Amino acid sequence: MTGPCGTCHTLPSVTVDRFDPTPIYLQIAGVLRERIQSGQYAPGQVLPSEQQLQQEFEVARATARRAVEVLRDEGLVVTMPQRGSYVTPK
Amino acid sequence: MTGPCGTCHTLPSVTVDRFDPTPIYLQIAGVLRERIQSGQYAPGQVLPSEQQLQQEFEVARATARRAVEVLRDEGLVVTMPQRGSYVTPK
DNA sequence: GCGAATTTGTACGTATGTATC
DNA sequence: AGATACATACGTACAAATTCG
Repeated sequence: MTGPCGTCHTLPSVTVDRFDPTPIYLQIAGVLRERIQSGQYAPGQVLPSEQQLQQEFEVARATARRAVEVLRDEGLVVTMPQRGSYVTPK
Repeated sequence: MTGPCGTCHTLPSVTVDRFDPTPIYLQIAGVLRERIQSGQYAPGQVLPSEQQLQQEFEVARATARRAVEVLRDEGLVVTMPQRGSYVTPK
């Protein structure tokens, strides 16, 4: 697993602040929401898998999963079992 | 912890069928939903705590919690942190 | 007012099942 | 057949707020 630069391997993610009282799953949901709204994750595109999110943000899978659940409840993504979560088309 | 009859102590719950492919949390949600609709749990009344549900149905707390989440999503109960989940008043 | 118990919220880890690729 | 990916379910631990003696 490489970092955002595609090269670094051991640096922890800077997108999650464990000293921030905001729940980690909400922090992650916020990051993903921004990526969707910025078009980095385009409509119809598949999101990173739970395992990939787990590795990128260095959290438990349940936490990554919880973040995606937030977006699902917001209608931003649609999850298809055994397929992945897709950005809801506009 | 006593069973439904208020006396028995060791008999396992018969309300959850672990051979039923239906997810356990949905089975429990179904039981609780019936109790609400039948008036056994009256509007405004507090539901059994997650720990009590855990013991009654002999499941993990996360599973009991998941069942209550279903009812919350349905609007049947309202959960107040550190207080409990209450049957939504009509 | 204080401390203990209770209760929900969050987060971690592990295991298994099932469908998809 | 194997790897991938989500769903379910178990367990543990700690935090924060409320309740109660």
